[in-house]
Amino acid sequence: MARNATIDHLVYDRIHRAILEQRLPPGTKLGEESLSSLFAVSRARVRRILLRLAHDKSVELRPNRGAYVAQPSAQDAREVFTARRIVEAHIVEWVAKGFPTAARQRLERHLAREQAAHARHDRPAAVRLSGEFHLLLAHVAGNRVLTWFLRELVARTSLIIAVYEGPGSSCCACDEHQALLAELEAGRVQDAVDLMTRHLQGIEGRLNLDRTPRTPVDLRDVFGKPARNGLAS
Amino acid sequence: MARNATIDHLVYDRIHRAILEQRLPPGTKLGEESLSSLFAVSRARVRRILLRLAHDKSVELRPNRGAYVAQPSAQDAREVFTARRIVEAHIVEWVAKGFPTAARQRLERHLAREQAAHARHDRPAAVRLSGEFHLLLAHVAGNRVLTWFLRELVARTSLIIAVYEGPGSSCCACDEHQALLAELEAGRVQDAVDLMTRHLQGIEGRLNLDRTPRTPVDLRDVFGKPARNGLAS
DNA sequence: TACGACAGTGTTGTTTACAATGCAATAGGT
DNA sequence: ACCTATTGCATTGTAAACAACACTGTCGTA
Repeated sequence: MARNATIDHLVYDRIHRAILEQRLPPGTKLGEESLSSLFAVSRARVRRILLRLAHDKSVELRPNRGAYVAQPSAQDAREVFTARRIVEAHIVEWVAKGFPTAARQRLERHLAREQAAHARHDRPAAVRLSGEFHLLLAHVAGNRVLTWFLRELVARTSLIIAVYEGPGSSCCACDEHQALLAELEAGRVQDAVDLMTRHLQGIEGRLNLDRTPRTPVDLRDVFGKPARNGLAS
Repeated sequence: MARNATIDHLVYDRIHRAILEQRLPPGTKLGEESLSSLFAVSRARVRRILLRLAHDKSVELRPNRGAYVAQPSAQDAREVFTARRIVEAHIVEWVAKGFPTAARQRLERHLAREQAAHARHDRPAAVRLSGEFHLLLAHVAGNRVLTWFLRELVARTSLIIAVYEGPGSSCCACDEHQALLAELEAGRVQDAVDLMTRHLQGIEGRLNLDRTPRTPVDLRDVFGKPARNGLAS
């Protein structure tokens, strides 16, 4: 069977999720050997997965240097948010018209989980679920092409926030999701679209797109440390 | 040197271009050994390139079966065109406002090449340049994220047209590009946007999104002979 | 002390050989 | 004659060894 692709997907998903949850700071080195032993898979497999992560711009691949968690530039940030505003405005519009009960329930359930994560101060889960709310919205809208694109944009947004987040953080987003859902359920199309646009503008506006804080965090700090071989000690 | 990535790019670009020019019909098998000897590169390299092509959905990777040029479904087609309308409407809007001379000249030069290809009945070049016109527009608009996304959409559009093209073909697109450029130069923002929207709707409308024709083709017919010394041509 | 060359070490990149899987042709049975 | 099971071949997938490269620390010299 295609158990190979499944393994790939498992490891890929693990790293991807770590990025979504901002547990992997931008700039973190993703050594092949480290990941290989960490996930107990071959180095070739790690290589392939890193290639995939590099393609959707979650990691940067420097030749002969290794793979690093991507550090989006300020321009990247602006462009990603612009793209999101365009795509998600239409998504909200589609969902607002024709809003089946099943979709409504899925969104409500998701929102509940999101709020629960907030309530228990589970920052990683909260951040991830916040992004997945937007993805679920896209999924409900029914356009897989745009959903796939948005999936990349959401991941990059996580990295962008990790790099440029201001003091006010992004904890307030949860209420805005609830407000958006309310507008959708009320069937106010234009209001919902505007709210989404402002929501994204708000997140972008809260960033500090000026400084370039380097965060050279080592992989050992996140997953564990492989210790050095015998030296003078 | 980073000659490795360069070689990758060369071969990738060759295949990508063949898809853009519709010289690789959807469903064509891309055997690893075939490509390996055809381009005189290692099988591992071919594998990596196929992975990349698979990621942007130009080829489909069936486990233990090999790589095939993607055959977009009718739904894929509709979604791709929807996405293009959304993205390109905004791109045109941006270009319409603030339209520097350099950008105007680039587009005019490109249009000339496009018309020249049409005049000499060079179908492959005409089809490719037609797609690249849209990409150049996106490039001029200045959003790299959306440009990259559109790049994928354009490639998929080529495949879609190859599968579902009606009897009327897409030869008329060239005039519409000229008309669009005229609107842009006149600074009529809304007219330009509407024209782009209709342009894309026109292309989509000319498709037959019902049938599913199979057209397997041999690789040697597309790229040439099995080549000893590589990419020289 | 400061600078530059050099070797050591670890990591990445590539090639090779090998195993597993799918496909096709063939043989045998009903 | 048709259908099914088996065997052989071709292709894909995986693992391991090998080569190339970059980084680190040390030594030598001005």
